[in-house]
Amino acid sequence: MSRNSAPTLHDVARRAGVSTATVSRCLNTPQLVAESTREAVLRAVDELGYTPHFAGRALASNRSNTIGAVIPTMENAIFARGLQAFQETLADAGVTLLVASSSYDAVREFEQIRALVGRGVDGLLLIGSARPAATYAFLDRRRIPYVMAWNYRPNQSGCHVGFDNRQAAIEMTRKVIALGHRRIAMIAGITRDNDRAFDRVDGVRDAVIQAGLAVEDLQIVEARYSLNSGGEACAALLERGPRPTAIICGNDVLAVGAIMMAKSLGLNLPEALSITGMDDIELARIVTPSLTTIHVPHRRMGSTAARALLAIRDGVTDCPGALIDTHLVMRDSLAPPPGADA
Amino acid sequence: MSRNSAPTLHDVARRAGVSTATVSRCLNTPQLVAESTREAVLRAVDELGYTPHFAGRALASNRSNTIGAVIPTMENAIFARGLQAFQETLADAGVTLLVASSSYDAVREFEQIRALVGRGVDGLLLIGSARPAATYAFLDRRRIPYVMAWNYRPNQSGCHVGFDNRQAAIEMTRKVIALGHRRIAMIAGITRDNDRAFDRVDGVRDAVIQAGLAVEDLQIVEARYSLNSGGEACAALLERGPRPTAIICGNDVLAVGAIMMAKSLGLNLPEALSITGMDDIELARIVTPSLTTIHVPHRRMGSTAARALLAIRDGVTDCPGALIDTHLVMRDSLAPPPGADA
DNA sequence: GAGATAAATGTAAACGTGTTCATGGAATAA
DNA sequence: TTATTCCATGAACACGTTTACATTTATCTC
Repeated sequence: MSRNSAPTLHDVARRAGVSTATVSRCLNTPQLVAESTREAVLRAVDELGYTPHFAGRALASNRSNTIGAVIPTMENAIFARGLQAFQETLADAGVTLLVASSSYDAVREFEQIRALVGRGVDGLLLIGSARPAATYAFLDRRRIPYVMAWNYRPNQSGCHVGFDNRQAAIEMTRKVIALGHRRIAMIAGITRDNDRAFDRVDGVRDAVIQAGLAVEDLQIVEARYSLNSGGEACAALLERGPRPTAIICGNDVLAVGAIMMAKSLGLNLPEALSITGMDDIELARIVTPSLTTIHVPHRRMGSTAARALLAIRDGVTDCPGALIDTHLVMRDSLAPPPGADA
Repeated sequence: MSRNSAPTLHDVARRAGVSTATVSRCLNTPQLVAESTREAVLRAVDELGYTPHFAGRALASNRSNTIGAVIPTMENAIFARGLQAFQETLADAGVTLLVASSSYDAVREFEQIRALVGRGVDGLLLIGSARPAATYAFLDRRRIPYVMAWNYRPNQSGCHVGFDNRQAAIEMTRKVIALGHRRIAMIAGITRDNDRAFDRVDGVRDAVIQAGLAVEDLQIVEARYSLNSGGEACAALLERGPRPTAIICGNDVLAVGAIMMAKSLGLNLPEALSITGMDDIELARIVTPSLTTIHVPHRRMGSTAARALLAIRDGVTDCPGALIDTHLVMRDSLAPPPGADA
């Protein structure tokens, strides 16, 4: 081994007085090697501070023990917790996670997928299912196993681990209506290339129709997932025509932004205005009034997705997808409208 | 190219009627190849949907265009924003980021570093500088460039991009004392293997001494960085002997946990009790009362660290480290103590 | 004790790319 | 035209590992 570069399998082999094949076996299939030899090899490994060279290994074995994930963003907390559990479950199986972000952009997502595939990932975690056919074509051509998470629609094809966003939105909307609200508005995420956001809008709309309310009165504003956008959207809704008594938000970040804006405009929450969220991230408990939202077991979703992906990688052919169930968490930000006979 | 595996350089070469060397040059040093040839090759690349094989490339070039980062945790927001900026700056230079987490454990950190080095990273981002000598020895032996971020101490060796945690804590403590507080407590992070947490404690202690207060009266509790731990620590402090009028917290997460606990115990904030944080993450603006804290320009720190690392990788020998400056942000959670003559 | 079986180890050929060196051809200068 | 320079290209090896196959050594069976 030259003084300034990493020791190789060859160096270890020479030091232990065996062949490179034996060293390799010591590290990968130790049961195939004699105890005495194994000891000598491991000692040499230790003394040299040898670390296997990933590229060499990946090239020879055609396995990278790596799984990739392309998520819309790292900055919002929405994906952080689920991804952490995903990573932990993979780590237990000796698999490394590579994360890339797409900024909610389908073209960028495709680029990131290509980059990860080029790095030899054994499988991919993708968020939702709204993406161009070309992306799916690429994945199929390369025979890359992938799992789509964070959304689960009835009767869909492919392997999905997620919750029913539409149904969750319906549940929340019914609750709002049941409390007596009639002038309802929604601050939704950008629905383009985002099936979760789309399904949530769809659910709210459906619930309104089913309740016999006029769907034309349902005001919907789309906003980027950030506190500021949520606040701006809220201000815009409050300025317009008949002021809503409840605002259903596409997620907790938008809802918290809306709450802060409403407070700064002097509104008394929740008496003057009810606001609801979705996802139940940490923020929901912290904001005042605390946020009524839909709880999503993000950690369970993440680890379930990881197990599904590992199973497919190991040859399971029928998709072990899963529908994760959610529930409404009643907190302080949702109350009957002003003047309700409740 | 066999039907079910990725196209290789060889496949592209055959299709374009050139050698693999020419294809390689087309992709890496296009100026060395004739225009007409280049066109033909790029067309073939496109038609085959060719993506370079990372492992092959890394093996041959001994360059991975990858930089690794080992951070204590992904779950708390403390590192998310800075890391995002770090990643964006790297991406602009065509470099991929690999992230691993150590769970605030020095042994795990070493393992993760080894794994990343095995993957051929061209450089490393590490948090702080408190780690065993063996870790540094390994890095030096392998000649891996690394930058230590999130902390900057005067007169230290090595390449650092960060802020002066001790000085920031001093500034906050002075402010608290100036408002009239005398019975002060601190909820600190776990200081073992964590120089940022240590320096913050150090700063608070120093400021107390410099102000001529009795340092024995300064109660300090260590807690893991989570809302719950912060809350529990707060409850413990409030039960003990002379109740503090101000609690200085080691970071915003602890502070928010403390605020929620204090509120749930029926205390009127900030009149009955002042609480301060550090880092200025999003939570600080959202909690009620809004949190007085030290603002840290995380994005700037991240991108500066990225540029430093790229510079070292490209041969700059003197470390382009940087001291990032911070400032105190006065919000509602800090006020004079009860009965102050202010 | 001879032959058969099993266990342990070595040999050598991949894997996909970058890169050095050699080669051929075109353009330039005399 | 001939000699010279320069540019574009191809052939072949190296990178570090895994693994199929060959070989040696130990163990068992009758």
